[in-house]
Amino acid sequence: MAQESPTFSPLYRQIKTLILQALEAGEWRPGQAIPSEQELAARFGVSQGTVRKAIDEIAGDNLLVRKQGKGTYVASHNDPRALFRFLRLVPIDGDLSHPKSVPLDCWRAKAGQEASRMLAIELGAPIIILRRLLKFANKPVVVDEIYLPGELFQGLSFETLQDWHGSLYSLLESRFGSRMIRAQERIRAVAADRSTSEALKVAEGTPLLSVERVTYTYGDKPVEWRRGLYSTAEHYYLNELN
Amino acid sequence: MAQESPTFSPLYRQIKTLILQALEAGEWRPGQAIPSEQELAARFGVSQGTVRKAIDEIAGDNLLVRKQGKGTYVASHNDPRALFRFLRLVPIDGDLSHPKSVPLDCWRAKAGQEASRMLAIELGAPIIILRRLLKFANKPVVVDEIYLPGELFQGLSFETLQDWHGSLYSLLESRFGSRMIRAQERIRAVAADRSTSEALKVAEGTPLLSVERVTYTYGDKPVEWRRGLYSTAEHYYLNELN
DNA sequence: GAGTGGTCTAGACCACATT
DNA sequence: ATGTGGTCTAGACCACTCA
Repeated sequence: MAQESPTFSPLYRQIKTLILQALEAGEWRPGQAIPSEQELAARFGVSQGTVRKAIDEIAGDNLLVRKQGKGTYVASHNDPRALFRFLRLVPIDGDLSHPKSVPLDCWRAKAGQEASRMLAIELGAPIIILRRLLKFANKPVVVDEIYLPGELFQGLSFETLQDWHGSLYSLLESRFGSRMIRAQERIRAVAADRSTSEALKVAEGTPLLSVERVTYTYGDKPVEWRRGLYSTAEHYYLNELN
Repeated sequence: MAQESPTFSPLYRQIKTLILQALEAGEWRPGQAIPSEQELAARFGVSQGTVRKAIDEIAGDNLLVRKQGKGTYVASHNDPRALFRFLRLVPIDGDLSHPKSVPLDCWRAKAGQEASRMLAIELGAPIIILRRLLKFANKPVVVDEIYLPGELFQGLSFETLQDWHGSLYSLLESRFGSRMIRAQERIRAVAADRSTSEALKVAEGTPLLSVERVTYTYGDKPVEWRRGLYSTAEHYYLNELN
């Protein structure tokens, strides 16, 4: 059963890979339940405990959500608990109100040096650029400039964005089948330029957080690159270190 | 065995608590191996699998480190793999050299409003304040101002800091028995003041990251509060989002 | 070879949600 | 009552480390 020493991979990891492949292939849709552990055990010809351990790891990566007594579900950005899952910005006074996204612009362009590198696409490939404002308690706090590979999101338009009630990622998941799994942020401090200062209603030159994010789908494929400028007058970026 | 509905706690969690208590009581020192799973199972009167699950969770919190074939060890900040475990700053060019800590100042004071709140100690209680520089490739990148409760770190002096070769946390662990377990950082953007700009060799007013960290030991007890000012000219703060 | 953590199994039973 | 995930056990065997 098990392989010889150099490339040993336990059974439950092989099962994990099989389940991930099924997820990636879209065999089960976001928000839906996957088969029970017993069924999967039968399908893969292993014991329930082995399937369990595979699912445990996948759930640990937030790709599946276990619900005792009900089943195991494919994680979705439509889930209210996953809303703004990647946003780490918090009001200084513990006001827990959800932010509101206000689209500003949306246009098409060709990928330049930076965009092509970040999104791992050809130089000059079509991309979509969109700008938006994030408001907390109706006050502007973040300006985002978001770059998406044009190929994946053909029908995306300014109107689509305005009509959508929910997060951007839930839109990209529901309408375009792209599921954002993990992201990496690079944070620096910069001075507000003219247009940013106007959008955020701060003085020109005010120090802002520059948060560059690359977001990945299955197979560590980058599908979004964005830069956000955060006003930290009344908010901070909260990070837990373990 | 198991309790009735409202306060149900599985056996392995109770075992987890017992192991955590032993850790907190210092029954096993950092860097040393804890008893084998079999021994612990015998000691607590449960099966090895139950102990295993308890240890799994504790290891997931980075309090224990498993080493196949050898044993399970108490995590230590002396471990080279844990060095600068909480530091998220990375050079823009992938230079992986370790930073070097240069102590600047160290004095005693009484806790003010902010320090007493952050460290959960009495207003006016003795604290130790220390300032230091973090250098990457011999260039100053971070100025830290660090607040410690005086009661816990009696003998700490500027000389101690200078003589110590290792991280601050390994010093606090080895000499004072305080083990830093987790931390929380609040990040904002600020303008460099006069003295900071001189220390970091940047222009006055340059945008910097202000990183405020509270660090906790066992029982979520805060034992360190610090503010770091990060120059992000050639470095960025890297954060993985899952 | 002995000891440790790591994997895998099979079965019993518990907690939870739904019918 | 049924089905789901969650816990617990006991035993067998594998992979790794070290003497």
